[in-house]
Amino acid sequence: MNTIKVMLFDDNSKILDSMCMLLDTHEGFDVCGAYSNVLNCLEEVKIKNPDIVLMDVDMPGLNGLEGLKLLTKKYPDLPVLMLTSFDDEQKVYSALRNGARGYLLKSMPPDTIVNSIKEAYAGGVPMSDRVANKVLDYFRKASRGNVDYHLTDRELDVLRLLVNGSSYQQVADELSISYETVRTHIKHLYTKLGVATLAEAVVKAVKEELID
Amino acid sequence: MNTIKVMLFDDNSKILDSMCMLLDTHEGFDVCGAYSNVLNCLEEVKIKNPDIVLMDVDMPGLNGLEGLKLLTKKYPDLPVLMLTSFDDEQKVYSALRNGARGYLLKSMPPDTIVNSIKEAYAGGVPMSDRVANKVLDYFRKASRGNVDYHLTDRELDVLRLLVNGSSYQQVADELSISYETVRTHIKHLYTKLGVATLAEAVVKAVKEELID
DNA sequence: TTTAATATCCCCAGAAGCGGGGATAGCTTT
DNA sequence: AAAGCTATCCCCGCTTCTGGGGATATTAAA
Repeated sequence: MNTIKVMLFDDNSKILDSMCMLLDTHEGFDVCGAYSNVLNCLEEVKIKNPDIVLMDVDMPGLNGLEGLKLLTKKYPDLPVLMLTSFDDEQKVYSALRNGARGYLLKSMPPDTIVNSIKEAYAGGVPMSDRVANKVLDYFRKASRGNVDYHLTDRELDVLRLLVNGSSYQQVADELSISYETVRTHIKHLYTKLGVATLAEAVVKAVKEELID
Repeated sequence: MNTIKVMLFDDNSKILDSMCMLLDTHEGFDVCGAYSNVLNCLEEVKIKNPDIVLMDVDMPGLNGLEGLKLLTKKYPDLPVLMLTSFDDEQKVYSALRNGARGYLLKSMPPDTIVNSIKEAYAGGVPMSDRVANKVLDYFRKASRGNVDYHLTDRELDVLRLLVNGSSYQQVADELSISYETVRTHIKHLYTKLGVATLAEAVVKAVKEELID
């Protein structure tokens, strides 16, 4: 099995040391860098080329969230696990939205931490059950309920442009058809969607993901 | 440790048998029911009161997805794990949207299956890395990027009604203010949101979750 | 072959939305 | 006291949207 090159960021030197120790005493890990701030994280990652990064969420100055943003922007495929002292939901969600692969609680037993790192390295998403469920809720809300209104391709073309803010005339120009044809398509859209105004139609299109 | 009462649904009697056997030979599990169809699943759950349900996705007649819908509607807190033969993304997402707690591949090693059931029982969300990442993507997309446009309470009231399809006059009536006041609020909304039409404003409101 | 679905185009008249003004009054912050 | 924000209301004139008609051509299905 390959060794996993881990890079650490944590302003608390105790945590940093104990984490180093933990990983050093386990087979298959190589701590390729341990830093108390993220000021030069981009350079350090470039030079050391870690397989995975562990980053404390709360650090003075340029904090972990900022570091995360820098890293994910430059290295979108690099798995970054966030470290938090307690189960701070808001920061965790914020981290996940910004591309964190998962997160670890500092209070987790050493075994769990080691396994989570391996899991993340293997492509997994380590996180607590509660947060996993919350994320799943988002997924459910965001992707549910697709009724088929039997919209034609052309009607969808028109709808798409309307959602992007085009007026009837602009739609006509962009599709190279006449204003009246656009009107006809829109009349059909209104009937099929069961609405009576442009605003209702575009709201329905966005909410029910009829487009894109 | 408590025993976990498991109920099984699978039209394939081989799978059903081997699953029963697997759980019987492990400490802490009690198979309280094993059925080849979901026709009476509601009654069976009511009587046997399982801690967790394992359900095959593909069953003839009333299939697993239908069974899942029935169960989650009546027992929203009952964890249901779906069983699939292969990693059928569409069905898996559909199952998750309909309230499945997670899912198991029939090809998983016995240990993994056993652990996943325990994980689900403990409140976890067992699923494959790939799907977990996809779900996480949804979460990221659905909850990202909230800019503050400094909309006032009244402007938000107006925006909310517009998104629900109200005309200017209807907004005026519903808020008991004059048509012209509504117009003023909308002018301010347009300026603040940087849009020029109602359609753009409501799309922005929905996409960026400015309301509700 | 008739029917249905789709895409295209046209007219009229009324309803609704939009831009750019101006104005008053209450309340908070400086 | 002055400045700023918020909520309220008004006018003029123009543009755009909407409802309800009708119409033709192509293609696919019954």
